[in-house]
Amino acid sequence: MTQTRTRRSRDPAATREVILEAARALLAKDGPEGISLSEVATLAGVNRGTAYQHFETREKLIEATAEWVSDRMFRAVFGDPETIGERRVEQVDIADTTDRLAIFAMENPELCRIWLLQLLASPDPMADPFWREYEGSLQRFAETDMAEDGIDVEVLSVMMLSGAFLWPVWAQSHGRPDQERRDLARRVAQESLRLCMYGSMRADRFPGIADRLRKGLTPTAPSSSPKKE
Amino acid sequence: MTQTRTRRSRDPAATREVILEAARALLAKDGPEGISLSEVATLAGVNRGTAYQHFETREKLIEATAEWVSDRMFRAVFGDPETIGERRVEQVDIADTTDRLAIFAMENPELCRIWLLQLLASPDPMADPFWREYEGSLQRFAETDMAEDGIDVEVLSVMMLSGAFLWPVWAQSHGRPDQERRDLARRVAQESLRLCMYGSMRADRFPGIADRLRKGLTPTAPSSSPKKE
DNA sequence: CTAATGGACAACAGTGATGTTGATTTATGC
DNA sequence: GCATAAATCAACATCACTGTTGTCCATTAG
Repeated sequence: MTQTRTRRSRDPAATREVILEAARALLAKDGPEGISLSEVATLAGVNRGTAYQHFETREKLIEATAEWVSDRMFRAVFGDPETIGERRVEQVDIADTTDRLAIFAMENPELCRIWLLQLLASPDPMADPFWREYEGSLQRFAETDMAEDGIDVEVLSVMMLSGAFLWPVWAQSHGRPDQERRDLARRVAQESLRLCMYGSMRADRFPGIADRLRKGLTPTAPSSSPKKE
Repeated sequence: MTQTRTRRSRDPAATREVILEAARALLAKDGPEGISLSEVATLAGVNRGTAYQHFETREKLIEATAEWVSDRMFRAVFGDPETIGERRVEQVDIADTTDRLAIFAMENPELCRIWLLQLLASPDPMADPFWREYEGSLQRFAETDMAEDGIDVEVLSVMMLSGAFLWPVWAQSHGRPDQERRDLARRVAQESLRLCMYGSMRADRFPGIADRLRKGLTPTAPSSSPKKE
């Protein structure tokens, strides 16, 4: 039992990473409220005091982990945040974005879980940079003539993101092997695109709903007429 | 300080309800891992020992609360579970279901939050009766000729449910007044239906994706050919 | 009216988490 | 090569929560 005997070699950056890694693992398992600094330190193979050296408090650690996750998602889906301003609007390929989102989500179900839990815990979910960028890109797309009319960007972005991130959580919980998981990623990308292209209901079979949608278009679409009250 | 003086009048059923009510409030605030029986008892104005009398353990209380929530959602969206078998398939109105879902979700954001958190914590999310019923009804709809072809029911149900339930959480967190919240409910119902009817992308502007979807139809749609591996 | 059932309550021990402090060791600059 | 600063660690006091036990008292049956 001389495992604690050996003192950790001195490498602050690496130690910080180890702690963050453990925090991610536990955050994915138990969620923000279920995590304890003791557990994190144990899993990381680090003294609890050391963890407190790197992260003032439990909350700070959770916050740091959440930021790490959000940043990673951002890069996986949108690329480097630094160069994002330089890209042209027309270059934003909604299909590619959907693909990258689906693939990333399926390959990192724990991160999706963390992100969703953090989102549910946050007092202001929209502050998340990843979220903002996604909604922004959807907004820009909605303004092109490649988009259908009357899209409610806010609602749609919630639906797309929550679906993309909850799907792997749902699917992974069944404990599928790798091959199947790739299949599942393809399925969510496929279905997202299919839904975006054709919807799920044959419009000609639902004249009543079509009417209602047409009538509701102006007053309820927020992007076209953001009238207050 | 004679507030503890008065002993609670003896009414087991009511006491149980009070405890469950408090549990819901705290569950919505902190999530399953953040809840404590002490807090619950305090909020309920009940002695901690009393709470233990009604619910053997902390886990049991959380479980009971989750069941309560799921059952309530079920009834709000699908009606009485007892009579559900008697209804005809054709009667299932997908638009009505979407409406009820959206309205219920917007009127009970805390319950949505609890449900989502419970879903994320659960090892087998699909066991939830509400979920099963929703997916089942979507499946039945997908098999009619009112539905578009190639719907991936599993994926679509995840997207619809997660969107419907995450939206009010997202929206409510901004602390909107009642009037606005009703508007928000309309918006999510509207956008859900709009998306289901027309999608978000003009199919004629995306021939490449259309190709891909057509090719991918057979292998990735699980409902049509559930070929193993 | 009395006795018994059981719901409501208070107090207790046990456990584990938090955040802090001071000792110890290891890089690193001079 | 040594001194200094910094990082790792062990130990401490504190606190909150869990689950249990025994007491009190309202309800109700006889």
